[in-house]
Amino acid sequence: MSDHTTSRRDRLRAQTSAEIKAIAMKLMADGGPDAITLRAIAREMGMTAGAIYSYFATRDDLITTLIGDVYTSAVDAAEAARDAVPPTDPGARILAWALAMRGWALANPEGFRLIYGDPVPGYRPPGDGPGKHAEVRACNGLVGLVAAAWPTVPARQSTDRAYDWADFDPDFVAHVRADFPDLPPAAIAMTLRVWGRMHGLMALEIYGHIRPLVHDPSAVYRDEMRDLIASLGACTE
Amino acid sequence: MSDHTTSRRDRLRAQTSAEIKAIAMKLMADGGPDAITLRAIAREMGMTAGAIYSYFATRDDLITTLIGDVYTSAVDAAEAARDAVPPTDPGARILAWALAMRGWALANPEGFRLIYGDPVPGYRPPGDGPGKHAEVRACNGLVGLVAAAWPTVPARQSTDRAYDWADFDPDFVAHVRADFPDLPPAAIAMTLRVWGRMHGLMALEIYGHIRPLVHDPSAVYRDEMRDLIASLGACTE
DNA sequence: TCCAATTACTACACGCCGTTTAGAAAGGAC
DNA sequence: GTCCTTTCTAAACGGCGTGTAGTAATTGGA
Repeated sequence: MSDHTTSRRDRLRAQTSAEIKAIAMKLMADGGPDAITLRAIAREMGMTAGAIYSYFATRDDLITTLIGDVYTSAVDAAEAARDAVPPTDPGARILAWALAMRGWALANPEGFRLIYGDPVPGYRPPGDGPGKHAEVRACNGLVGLVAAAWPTVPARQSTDRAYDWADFDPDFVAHVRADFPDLPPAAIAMTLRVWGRMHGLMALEIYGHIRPLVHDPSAVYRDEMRDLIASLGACTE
Repeated sequence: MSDHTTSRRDRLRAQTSAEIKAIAMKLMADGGPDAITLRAIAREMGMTAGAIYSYFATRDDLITTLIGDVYTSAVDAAEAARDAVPPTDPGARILAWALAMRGWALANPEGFRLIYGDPVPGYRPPGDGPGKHAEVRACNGLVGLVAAAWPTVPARQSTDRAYDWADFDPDFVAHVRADFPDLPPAAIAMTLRVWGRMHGLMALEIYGHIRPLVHDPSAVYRDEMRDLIASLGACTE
């Protein structure tokens, strides 16, 4: 009956841990990231708050794990949308990624806040961890999108900074150059700009700054993304 | 000695109110928005927490007031930078606004979080209030920047949505049409896009997503803004 | 000038929170 | 069967926003 590699205790432990995270997600969906309290989770599970410390050393550890899960689900959605479009149309792949991200954010606004905002009172993200891993995946995805469009990107402005590999994080650079050996440093800067451009309207919308002004933010976002794609020379007809 | 219009009590009240806000700002600068607690403010003032309820009905009221002050100071900085550039160079005025905003955000990251993030646990911004007023000022400033550049903006893509005045908030539209009677609705959509574009990299940077990747985010931001200006046809040499 | 009303404040209580500690109970290893 | 580890409870600590009762001071009007 029992598995050779995982003891009964390990299975119970994994199950309880998953239940803690699931309840935390539900609390967040209902009342925002602030509603994630150890006491509320324990209440929902019929336990005491102290019991959770058997699974997560501190509340911030739990939040960090949640950020990793949530970020991963967002990047999964973006990658799936991108991969549903043939690589022969880089512009359409960029658009698919962007719209998937926005769709995910609108469907999971509290998750978006968890990733890109102040997650929870007093929380400060650790240098590494599962959230970092998902962020690297997101960055790599964007680099791939930019790399696919790079041959058509117009020569940069004379006023642009002349980027060098040393301008970027060594680990990040190593990843990128392994996947795209011919990509110049300027493409990395462009990737960051693309990221910012996708993020800006999304963040303003999720935090309620845009919706009071325009009835259909999705149209504005779509136009912005089309302009972005056009500026990369990867026109989609 | 005493003023005819303000009683001694009123003056003391205004002074205490200002002190509460000043201490709240200091606490925020030191420990982030989460450090703004009524008890900490009262401690700093040698009072009890309950006393603050004579000045602000609730903690969220205080936060709302702070958001108004902070947002106003940010917009003041942006407008001053813009006005230091002659109106004959719309592109340079846009760049000045954008760089002033980013400079302010870097100098007051907690203030930026207060305005554009989850300010404080459980806080939800009210529909109107002083924060709204500053946001309207910021929007109007951006509309003015876009309006000045509008004659040079290339015709929109055929894929763009055809915007109508009914797509936007009536009050917002009334303001805009009073100031810029000849501006078409598409310019409002463009203004929102400009806002998003200025906001994106800034938000990613303030929340720590960019800095681990690139050593000089300001160069990336500057390039992005230059590209934005170029896309508006308001090239700055 | 004195009185009544308003205001500013303290003291205390309530229920929430994260976290720690001590101890009980149960599971697995030998 | 014994020992050790893990999981949980119960209780406590300090901190939080908020409400209430009561006190002292200030104010404006008779």
